[in-house]
Amino acid sequence: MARLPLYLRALHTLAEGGKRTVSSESLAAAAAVNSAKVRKDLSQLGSYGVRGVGYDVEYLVYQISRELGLTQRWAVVIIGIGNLGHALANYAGFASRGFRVAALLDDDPARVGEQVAGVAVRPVGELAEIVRREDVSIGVISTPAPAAQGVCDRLVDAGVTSILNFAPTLLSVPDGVDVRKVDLSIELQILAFHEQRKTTFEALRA
Amino acid sequence: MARLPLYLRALHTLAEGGKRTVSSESLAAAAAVNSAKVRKDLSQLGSYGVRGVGYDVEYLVYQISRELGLTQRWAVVIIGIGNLGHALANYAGFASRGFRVAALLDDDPARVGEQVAGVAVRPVGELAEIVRREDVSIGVISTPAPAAQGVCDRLVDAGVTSILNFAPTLLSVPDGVDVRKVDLSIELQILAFHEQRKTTFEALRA
DNA sequence: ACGACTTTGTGCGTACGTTCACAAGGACGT
DNA sequence: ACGTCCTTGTGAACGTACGCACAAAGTCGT
Repeated sequence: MARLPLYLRALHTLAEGGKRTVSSESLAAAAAVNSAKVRKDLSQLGSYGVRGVGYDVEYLVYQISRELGLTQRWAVVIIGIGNLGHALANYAGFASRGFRVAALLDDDPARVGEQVAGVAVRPVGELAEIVRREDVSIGVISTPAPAAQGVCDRLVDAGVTSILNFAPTLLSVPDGVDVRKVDLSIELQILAFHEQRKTTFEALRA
Repeated sequence: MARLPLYLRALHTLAEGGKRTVSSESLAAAAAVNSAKVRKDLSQLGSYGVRGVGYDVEYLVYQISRELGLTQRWAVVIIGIGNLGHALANYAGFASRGFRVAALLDDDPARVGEQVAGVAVRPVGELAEIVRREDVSIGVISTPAPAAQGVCDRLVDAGVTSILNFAPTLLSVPDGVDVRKVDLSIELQILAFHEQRKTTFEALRA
């Protein structure tokens, strides 16, 4: 389920606040979802809550992490070390959730050798070797759009089977390879759409 | 609909390729969705295709832009000019879709005054004035998580009614304010989940 | 030891989005 | 002018996700 990471984040916050147990109701509030949904999700992954008490926070964190596969440290390569690549390489949320940046790659010779977040930028040509050596299974594409498909193909050839794409392009990949896309411009357009609805609605009321 | 920006991007690509008309089938292929879905979406916004021919690309671009409210240039403020803020400020996709970066704001005095993408970084204290002067309705939060809620409150106070949040926190806002969130870590966790399913499935086959 | 209270787990009705499949409609060749 | 072919627009079936509401279950105070 796509909501498990949300619960996980909320649980970490609760744990830091010293909470030992949590009810579906308060977890739902912390994750901004319905409490019945929380209970259904959690029951589906077999974790047992205690009726009248709630769920043990620490145990739940473990169960969800296990379900999401976060008990192992996934190796990640980031390709395209522009501003976004820098931001991703420095993003603390990766390390804290069990992801390890195995390499930063860029085609621009001016960027190769630069140290970013304690990792040296390498040329894209070394991709295949790095993937093999470090057992990388996740690739992040933060290149400009025209370069994305080529980089994607090289990732697939190297054996990477999960790709997170920030370039505003549709990637075509063979079966068995997962692609998730994040398009910043699309998010803004959706906001603009709602914003327009709001203003036209106000205009109608006037 | 959340798919309209996808169509729009595909249509722009087609237009650059010189296509004058497009069938629901080929547009569906370009956006990686079902063709019936495309036709339903387009018919719902009243645009008329021509049976036997397809849709006029240019006219469709105009209709979708209109529906999404992209015929006006929305003013956007970006708060938190770290690596991610830099990336956002430089992101070409914003300007090309009718968004205008009205201001870059940061609380760090060391960053104030810096020029990023041709815009000077200003202190957050000037937020309210800028929002009023530039008629800003969309705010982008790219601060660290602990600062996000505070920044969000200031945006709401200033009259911003649409917020794009990159900080890994749940924002609470009053009714009438839209929040969309992008959490990089959650995307990776979802990939890890699928990746784990793939490897355990292979293990079962062996 | 018992009863009241809290919270889980889930059955069920509802609503929504998706997809198939086909009839209506228009273009294009002959 | 007519028939064939292509593509749209949509009715209907399907599957799924959501949320209410309640029974089962376990805790805590007395």
